[in-house]
Amino acid sequence: MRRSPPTADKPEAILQAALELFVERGFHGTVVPAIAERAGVGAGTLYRYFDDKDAIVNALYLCWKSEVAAILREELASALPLRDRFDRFLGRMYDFGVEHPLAMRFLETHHHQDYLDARCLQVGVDMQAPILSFFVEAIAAGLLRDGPPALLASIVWGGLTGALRGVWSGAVEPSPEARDATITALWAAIARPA
Amino acid sequence: MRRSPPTADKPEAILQAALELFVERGFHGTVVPAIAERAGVGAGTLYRYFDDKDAIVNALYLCWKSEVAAILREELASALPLRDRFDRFLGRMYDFGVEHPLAMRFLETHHHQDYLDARCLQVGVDMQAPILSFFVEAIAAGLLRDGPPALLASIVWGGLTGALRGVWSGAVEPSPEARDATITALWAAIARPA
Amino acid sequence: MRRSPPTADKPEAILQAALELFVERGFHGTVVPAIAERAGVGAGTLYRYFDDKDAIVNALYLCWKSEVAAILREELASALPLRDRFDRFLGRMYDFGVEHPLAMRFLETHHHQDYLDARCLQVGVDMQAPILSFFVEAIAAGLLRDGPPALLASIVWGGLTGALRGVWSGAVEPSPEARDATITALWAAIARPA
Amino acid sequence: MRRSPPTADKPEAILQAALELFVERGFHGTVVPAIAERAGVGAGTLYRYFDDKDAIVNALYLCWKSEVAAILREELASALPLRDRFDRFLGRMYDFGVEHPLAMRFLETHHHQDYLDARCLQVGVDMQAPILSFFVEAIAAGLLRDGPPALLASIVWGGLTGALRGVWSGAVEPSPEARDATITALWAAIARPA
DNA sequence: CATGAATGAGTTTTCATTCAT
DNA sequence: CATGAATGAAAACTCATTCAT
Repeated sequence: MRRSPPTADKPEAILQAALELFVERGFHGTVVPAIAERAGVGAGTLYRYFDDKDAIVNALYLCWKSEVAAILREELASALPLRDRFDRFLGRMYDFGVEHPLAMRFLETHHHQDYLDARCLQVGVDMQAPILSFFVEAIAAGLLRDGPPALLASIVWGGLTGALRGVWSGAVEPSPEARDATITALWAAIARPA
Repeated sequence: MRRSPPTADKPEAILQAALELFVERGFHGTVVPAIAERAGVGAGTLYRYFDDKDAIVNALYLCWKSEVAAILREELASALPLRDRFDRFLGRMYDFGVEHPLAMRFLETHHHQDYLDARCLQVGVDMQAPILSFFVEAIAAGLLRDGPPALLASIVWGGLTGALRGVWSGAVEPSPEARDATITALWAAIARPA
Repeated sequence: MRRSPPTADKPEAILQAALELFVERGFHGTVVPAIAERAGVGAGTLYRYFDDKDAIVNALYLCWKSEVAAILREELASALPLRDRFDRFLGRMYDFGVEHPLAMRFLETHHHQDYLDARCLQVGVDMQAPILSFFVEAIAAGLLRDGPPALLASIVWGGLTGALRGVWSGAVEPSPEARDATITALWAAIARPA
Repeated sequence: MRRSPPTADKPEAILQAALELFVERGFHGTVVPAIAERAGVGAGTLYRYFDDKDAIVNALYLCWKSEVAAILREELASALPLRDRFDRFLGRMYDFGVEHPLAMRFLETHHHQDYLDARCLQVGVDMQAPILSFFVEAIAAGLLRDGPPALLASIVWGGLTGALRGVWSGAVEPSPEARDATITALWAAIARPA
């Protein structure tokens, strides 16, 4: 029987392995021993750190969704001018997506699933408010086109994840130019024409 | 043993039930008897029309992806002026997404999965070329902002699906105004500023 | 829906198809629709003539086992001299095996199976007595080697089916010479040396 | 969940249980959980050692057929005089049949079945050559009756399995006398009369 | 504390049998 | 009468989870 070394922080290794596999094959398509193997631990070891398979996906979701929520809170609800908040928020989300492609793809594909517990779902719900607020405020300020704030928000968020999917698939090079182009394009999408 | 009446076209009922469940719970999260039950047929009946569970998901994917590919071919590669092609294409995709929310969500979430056969994957690959062509042509015509065509394409497609997600979630009302606003916004996102 | 013609005597066609398939793939390895298809009838039609799958195998067993029992009765328990009875019995069994290879292979491989009913089993049991009687009588007459009659009977029966297996497999040509050679060999096997 | 003790060598226990059941009820008549139960293991455990049900029957066939092939090679193709080779070969096969009745009955009833893979079938085919060679050689030496070698071989092999069936059924006592009588009878069956 | 062989509940798939046509 | 599509009980097989080592 092996002693611990190969992977020092086992729960971390398990979460990372699970993240990769959940993105590759989905939650139900991932078998627990595969997570263990990729994490370099025994199958039984998973159950020392997590109650069950659901606990792993919930831990992942909570962890990364909170990360995104933090960016949202810090940038979209800051005290800066609206346009700056938009740019900074999109920029940070873009960076996050480039740096943590697995995490972001995981979050994108694991919404509203029945294995997510109430707490996870709440984090997702809580994120809606600041986004809407931003758009309502920007519309009130006359900065944006006419249209329901939820639609503008959806287009921006969709456009951002679209751009990132381009990067993840290798079709788009994640250069600073691409970053700027993405932000510019998405602002143009919603900004009231001069 | 009951006889046929309850559902006239069984393969159709099976595909529809599977579509709903695959969107709700994913492929691996959907158990075969659940498909049968929702289709109003016996579990064994599925296997009279489809070789196995994989065959169902492949049939669905092929059917709906071809539908989208047709729209693409008809609108994005037509002989109209570029801007009209863009508007018509986005309009029809928007309508398709509003009319067939399950189909589109299914296509969005079932890319690149290992249960899709080569034929399905090929249809997906074949769709890339006309999209890219359109953007390359439009850039050459000086209509669009600078930036890699793949990025612009990704932003537009992402923005469209984002808008539709807003509709599907109930956050956005699918009015003609929302349709126009989406198209306008996405053109603005990529158009070279005057 | 077809009218009857293709196969006039349906129960007969069903039994023949079942015989072939049971020999090829065994009872449990044969699926009922395959019997129906080979018999050229609908699957439901089987159940007009036979209660269930078991009834088919029992009908076959009873029919052919009785045939063999008749040969036994007629030849082995006749009034002829012992040696003639042996020759005639083996000769007729050999002929039967050459003429009805499927039937005989079926009987060989479907002994003692739990799907055979008591009546079938009884026919098999009833066949033992005359065989044993013959050998007991022949031993008493000093015609045979020393040895338990059951052993001599087993060797003869085994040798006969062995010879027939040679014929069935194509390794042995079923000529009159082969027939005589088989009988001669099997008599030599058990006959007291001069 | 119980732990290991009850059965030490699980694959061995599984093969033994499968052997018994395949002889009793045939391959298709044996359900997997029955094998597991008789082996004293869980149903899932079977699949840790064998890919599927087919793999079990193939493993059994290969194992025991090789055993018989070895006897054949060692005795029938040895350097001893022909008559001694015959006696020794039949003797060893008789002993094998008495010691391993299940194995031999299994081999007898599982020829040419479609669940046997090419490797198994090959072992069976490879056994024919040395048998035929022996008979061809013995005929050339003038030791045997006239007749096709394949017929003589079939009669001997059939007679042997017949004798063993007598033993297995309990009708014949497996004494040394029975062994000698079997060998003597089968030699007499094929030997050219003085 | 870590393991992975063992398990049985749960999944996919098959098939004997029925019954509306 | 004959049919074969439909069925659900039962088969083969998988996998989340446990626990002796």
